[in-house]
Amino acid sequence: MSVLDELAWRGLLQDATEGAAEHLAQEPRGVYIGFDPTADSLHVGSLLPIMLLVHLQRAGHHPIALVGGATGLIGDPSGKSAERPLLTREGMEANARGIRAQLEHFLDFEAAPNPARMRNNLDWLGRTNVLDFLRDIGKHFSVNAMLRKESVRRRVESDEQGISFTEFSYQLLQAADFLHLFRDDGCSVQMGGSDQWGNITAGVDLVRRVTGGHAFGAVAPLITTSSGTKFGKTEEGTIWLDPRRTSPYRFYQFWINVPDADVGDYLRFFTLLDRPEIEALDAATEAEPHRRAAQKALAEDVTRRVHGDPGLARAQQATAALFGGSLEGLDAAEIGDIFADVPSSTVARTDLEGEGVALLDLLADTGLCSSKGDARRSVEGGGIYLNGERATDTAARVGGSLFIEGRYLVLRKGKKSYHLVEAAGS
RNA sequence: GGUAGGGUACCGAAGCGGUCAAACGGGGCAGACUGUAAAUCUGCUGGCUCAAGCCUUCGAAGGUUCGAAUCCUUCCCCUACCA
Repeated sequence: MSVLDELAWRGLLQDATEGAAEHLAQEPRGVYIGFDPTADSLHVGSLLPIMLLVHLQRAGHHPIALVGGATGLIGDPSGKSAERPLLTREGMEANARGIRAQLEHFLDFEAAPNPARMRNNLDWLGRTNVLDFLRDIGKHFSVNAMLRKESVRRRVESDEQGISFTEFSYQLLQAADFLHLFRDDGCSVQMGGSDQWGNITAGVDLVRRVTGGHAFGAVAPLITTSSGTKFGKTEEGTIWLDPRRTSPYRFYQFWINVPDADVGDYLRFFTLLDRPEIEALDAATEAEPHRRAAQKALAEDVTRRVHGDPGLARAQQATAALFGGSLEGLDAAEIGDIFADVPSSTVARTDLEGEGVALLDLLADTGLCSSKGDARRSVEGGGIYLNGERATDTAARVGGSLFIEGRYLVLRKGKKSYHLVEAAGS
């Protein structure tokens, strides 16, 4: 089975240029995908292109992760909301290092015949001057053709949203990248999300015009959620791969909470489980949905790859304690351990003496509720739990005696929001 | 630069001198039902004390008025058409 067939059954292949399958089937090829270094961490949305590279490397091809240092310095103009703050060169380089570290969880940069490589387009685009660029690259583009590109045409014809020159010329930069990698890195295939299709084919065309060589492109569909929300965002924000931004526990929970309707797709997208395994999990979801076997397999697989076995173990431990049953029987040390990844805050022990602090203040201070009014409403609505017991009294006060072994208090709002309060000070 | 229409809470969108903390929809949160899913139903959704009170909000700053999101002035910003 060729690698494109593999991608196809997983639903990772939306479109490919003519001959791409044969090209990849013949011999190992260099294949690249671009990543934006706009933050020092990738997020789960980047997982899809990463998985494309993973599959390609497994199939013996040479994966190249291209960091868009140059394009990142300019700022991706698409999307009309707010100009992106310009990155400094140092910031961009730091981001690139962070991204590299994360890619190492997925790609093997040491593999003997076909190590993964990383490139930064600032290395060549940053040295190009305008006149050379216009002569060497711009000359090969027909504005007529550029205007016909779907993404451009929609904007040109739109009354609400025009298109700036910068954005219009973006496809030239990306095409120039492809040309450079084609010549200097022996890279003949570019992949990406389907929104990149126009840019990729622009690169394919450029390579042919300049070198007479033949390059190829293939794109994955955009990830959708059954509820129509943006994949990878939760109320708490983006799900990042960096444990300092998104704890392994939260990361694990993100996957556990995937709706039944999506879990089959995600298993195909984000894990390397083979077809029979996934189909078995599909069947399990169908037959006994309450077991959540597919969600667990998904969460386990992805969390392990991103955070390693220790991270997965911590996440599962915390999950078992929180959702598996009560906190009874756990001692303070275990609780502290389990909740290492859960949001927490400290309260001075002296404040807990006597009457203690008002529950509503505590809820507002910890951020579990956005204000005292919100806290009050939550308690009145029965959505607040202290150490697993529903709080019913809005006037309740929290004293030291409620703390497990005098150290920890577990606050919970609703079913899934936990907050650990630690008593501090002597 | 001209003309017209706009800027209202997280978003969309009513309101157009008092009864407006501001209709309605979406989103969000909680409850019920469940399976840490979806759908559905119910409640809540500016802040502070919460009861009946107070404070801050309707682009910004001033003004008129007993009283303004609503009227006036100036300014800023959007959108369309024209130049």
